[in-house]
Amino acid sequence: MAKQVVPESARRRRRPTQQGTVLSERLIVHTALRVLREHGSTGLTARRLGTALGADPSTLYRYFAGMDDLTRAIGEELMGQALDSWSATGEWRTDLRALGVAIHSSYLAHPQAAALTASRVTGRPREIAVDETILGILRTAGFPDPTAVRLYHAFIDLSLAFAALDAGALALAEEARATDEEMWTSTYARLPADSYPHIAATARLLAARMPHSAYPAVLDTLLDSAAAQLAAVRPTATTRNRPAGRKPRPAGER
Amino acid sequence: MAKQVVPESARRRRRPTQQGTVLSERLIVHTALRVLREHGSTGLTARRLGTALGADPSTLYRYFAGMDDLTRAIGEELMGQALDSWSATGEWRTDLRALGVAIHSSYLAHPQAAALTASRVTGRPREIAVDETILGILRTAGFPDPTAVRLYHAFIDLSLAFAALDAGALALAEEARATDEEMWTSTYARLPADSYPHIAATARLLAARMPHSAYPAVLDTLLDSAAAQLAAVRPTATTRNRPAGRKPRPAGER
DNA sequence: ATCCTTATGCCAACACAGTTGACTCTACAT
DNA sequence: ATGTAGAGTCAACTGTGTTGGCATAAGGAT
Repeated sequence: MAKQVVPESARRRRRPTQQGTVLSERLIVHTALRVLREHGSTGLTARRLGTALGADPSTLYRYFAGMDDLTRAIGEELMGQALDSWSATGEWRTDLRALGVAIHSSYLAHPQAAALTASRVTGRPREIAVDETILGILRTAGFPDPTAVRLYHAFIDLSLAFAALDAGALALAEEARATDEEMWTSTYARLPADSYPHIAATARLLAARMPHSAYPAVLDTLLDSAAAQLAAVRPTATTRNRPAGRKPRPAGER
Repeated sequence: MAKQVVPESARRRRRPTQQGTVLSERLIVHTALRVLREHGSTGLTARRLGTALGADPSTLYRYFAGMDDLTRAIGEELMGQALDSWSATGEWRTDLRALGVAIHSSYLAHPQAAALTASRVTGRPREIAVDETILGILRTAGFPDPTAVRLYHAFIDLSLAFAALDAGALALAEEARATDEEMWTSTYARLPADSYPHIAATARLLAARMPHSAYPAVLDTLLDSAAAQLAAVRPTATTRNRPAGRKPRPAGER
């Protein structure tokens, strides 16, 4: 492999494509997101992306080491969008919840990309920035380091895991509408009531609840538990001591 | 597509392969698990599986509609192994926890297969059996139907999501030992302390905690919350009352 | 303004993927 | 004992990621 990928910052010459497009990491990633949305989570191919960009497929290898590398960059982009849509208020529980919801929403906004990307730890800058932010919130709130690390771990894994799961389900539903969505809605209804009495008894409730995400509810129980732990450590302060004067929107998402 | 996949039950003739193997759905799925373990989560190909079975790749299409169908069957196998390794005691919390851990363990026992499979809802028998079991435990324990359904939803999604996430991380670590595991351990340590003070301050704790799964801890907080809700409905029975401070909060979602 | 270097985009080709249609042959019902 | 059709095989198709070699124009140096 004689070829080297030139890092974006060191890129000097921008030579337009035969079809006129001027490439960049940014443009490629954004186009990839579009292709994913249009062609599904398995529809991102080097050739298709090349066509969408108006460039030869092999040109991509000047920007990314391979499709896998590009995939990681897409994940990083999703994480970046989550971070951008979030802003701190100083109240730990509010901030943590908003950040979690921002991550979840950012993934669900690009289900196909998320399904492809999620559960890949990239170690790229924006992802690390999220980690630093979470730890900062927890430690500033007064959690002792071991507790903070435990909560950080639970929080980030919970959020990523649900983002992946829900995005996967959403992507599947959007792609194979004929096959899978029908399966989803009809699966429970079609089951023989005598073999599956409990499912039969709750079929209506199931059909109503399953299309929604369980993430917010589970996140809240985690935050409840965290608040209880914090109260045990600092019985006096915790959630009560906010200035109460200023209340910037808790992270507009979507 | 003129070809039809004959369901396993209706299969009459078992003609040995040129190399002597007698095929079956079971054998194919088990061999696929072995191939996955040996060649990684992207290493399961029709040709490779054919070779491993001593059969022509196209023979697989007599048993499965395509590689995607085979993938679903593999997921179903994992779910079946989880269910087989579990047994009920009658105590709802014990049973639920054990079932969750069984699912999680079953996936982690085949990380590559899990990474490929997870977050695919199959709608196959064993998966539905798990759903029925969970709902049965909750309803028998005395949870009102709406609460039972809410908890079922949170429980199964939480378990599947973490199974997928943890299996993905494990598979990645086992496959690309040179690339990613090093990245994992060294990522946090290498960061400049002035840009990422919180990560730097907790680097040791992070390195100790991150290789483990957060699933058990999160599952327990969910079960805590469930127990509290049950106590509110049936104050007399089951678990002891919660430590008086918190009300379970009905967990509004979205 | 002109030249040189070389980064960057393009082309052709590789091995390998999933999948299918036509075929052979043998296991079984009769 | 025989006929049938279902299981396994073969060859071929399209499409995939990826690479080595090549042409060319962008941009710094003069």
